[in-house]
Amino acid sequence: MSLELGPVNKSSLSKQVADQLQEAILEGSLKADDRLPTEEELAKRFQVSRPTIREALKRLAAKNLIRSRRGPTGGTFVNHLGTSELSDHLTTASTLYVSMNQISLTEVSSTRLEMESLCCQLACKHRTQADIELMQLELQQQLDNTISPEQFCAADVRFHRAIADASHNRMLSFVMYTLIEALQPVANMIAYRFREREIITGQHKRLLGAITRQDEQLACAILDEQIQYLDQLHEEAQANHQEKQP
Amino acid sequence: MSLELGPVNKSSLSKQVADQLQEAILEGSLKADDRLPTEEELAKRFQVSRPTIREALKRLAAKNLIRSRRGPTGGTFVNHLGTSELSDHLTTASTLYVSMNQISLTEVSSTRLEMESLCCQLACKHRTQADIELMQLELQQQLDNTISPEQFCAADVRFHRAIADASHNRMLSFVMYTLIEALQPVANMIAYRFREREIITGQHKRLLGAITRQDEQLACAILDEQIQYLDQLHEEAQANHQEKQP
DNA sequence: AAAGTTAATTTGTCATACAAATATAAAATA
DNA sequence: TATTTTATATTTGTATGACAAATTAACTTT
Repeated sequence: MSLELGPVNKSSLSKQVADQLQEAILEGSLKADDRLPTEEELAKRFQVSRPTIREALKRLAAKNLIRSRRGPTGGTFVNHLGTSELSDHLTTASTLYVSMNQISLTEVSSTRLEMESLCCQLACKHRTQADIELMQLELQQQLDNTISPEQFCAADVRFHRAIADASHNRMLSFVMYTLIEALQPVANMIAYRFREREIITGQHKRLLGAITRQDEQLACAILDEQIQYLDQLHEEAQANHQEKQP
Repeated sequence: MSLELGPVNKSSLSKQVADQLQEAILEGSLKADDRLPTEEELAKRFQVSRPTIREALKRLAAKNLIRSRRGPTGGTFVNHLGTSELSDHLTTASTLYVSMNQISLTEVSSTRLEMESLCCQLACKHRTQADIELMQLELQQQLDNTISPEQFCAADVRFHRAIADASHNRMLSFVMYTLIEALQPVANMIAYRFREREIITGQHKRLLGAITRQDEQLACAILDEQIQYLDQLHEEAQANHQEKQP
């Protein structure tokens, strides 16, 4: 008698279940907002125990692919992933990467300059009235001197995201979101000082003006100015830091 | 008597545990290859049950932050994240994003053209002998007509990754890895046809030559040519597909 | 008819037990 | 003695069963 023996499943059951479910989502048989069977049902179908199912679901939850709610109308649902929904996921990765690999500021900064310039160019071409209004909204918040450093920082992130989105190239937006997150530590530094805030918001003001008037060259020039300014600030901060710890 | 009551923890226990552990990794108190306490120990420390700890660990495992092994010297260890490890993690995100949002090829393709051009320019400036040898190695594999489509595809990915790495800008490499993965479906298409293989490898040959001779303009031109060619192939394929499903 | 109450459903958590893998130490054998 | 085998302890992986918490739907009472 010959048994039909497939290749031995070396990975854990919970991983296999997670992979199958993810495949179903990716392939399209599970669409956004679809409700998965209950955990008990899944356990029966996959022929594993409920804790195993739960571990699998937690894997997907960590990737923001699903959400769960308790109760009769509750259950587990497939998330629709937009750019911002994915950013949580990206934040971890990019922040970790930058911090663990000790990437020099030069590397991050030059990459950002090139890519954000590209965004600006496209934004000048394709920006809509809605894009401009969103950027104005974020700028307005940055002009308010009473907000906390954290709030300033968040508004700064949203402003740069808005520029990326104004390019109307979702792939570019996606990649830019990663970069913006990676630069958060630098952005944090500025938010605490009043004078730096003024300079940055001033640059943002001019940048928004240039994009509104569709002046690509000016927009890129202002961006270049801002990034050079940030580099300079960062170098000074590092110099100070080294003085204190010789 | 005044109790020190923090804000009510609304999120689930497993999520809280996962967040705390992730924070420890990100902040640096848990370094790469460090061994975490055993699950039982963690359960005692966090005052939760072992299944809850396990769900938390699975969340981190899904993010590739940790790995586990059984046995006496086993346990759970912190992963060291390099470019490729993290890009695995991002691949899921970008692939899903592309497929779920039905991003047009134009968007992906134009982003890639701009970014890989940037890579090429930097690669021309900074490429070392080792970079060139690595690219040659991958090219050699592509020239072998006996390899399977999957192998061809993988070699193609590695070739483009090598270009990104030759820029010697790790941030740029990191972002490019994501993009290259997102374009895998298109690359797959080509690998199955012999004639297309020849054209692509021909382009790669010339591209490598240009980078070796540090001819930035030529390198960018060849890249542009390749991406236009891929766009064209993709459009044809889509046209065929629509004929069959009117 | 409106409000409160109860019941049912589903995820979240816990406790416990056993299986599987794996390294170490002990024991048997050549 | 050297080597192989066997036992053993440790740690993750999986299973079972139970109860808690949240939330909706149906029901009852005023």
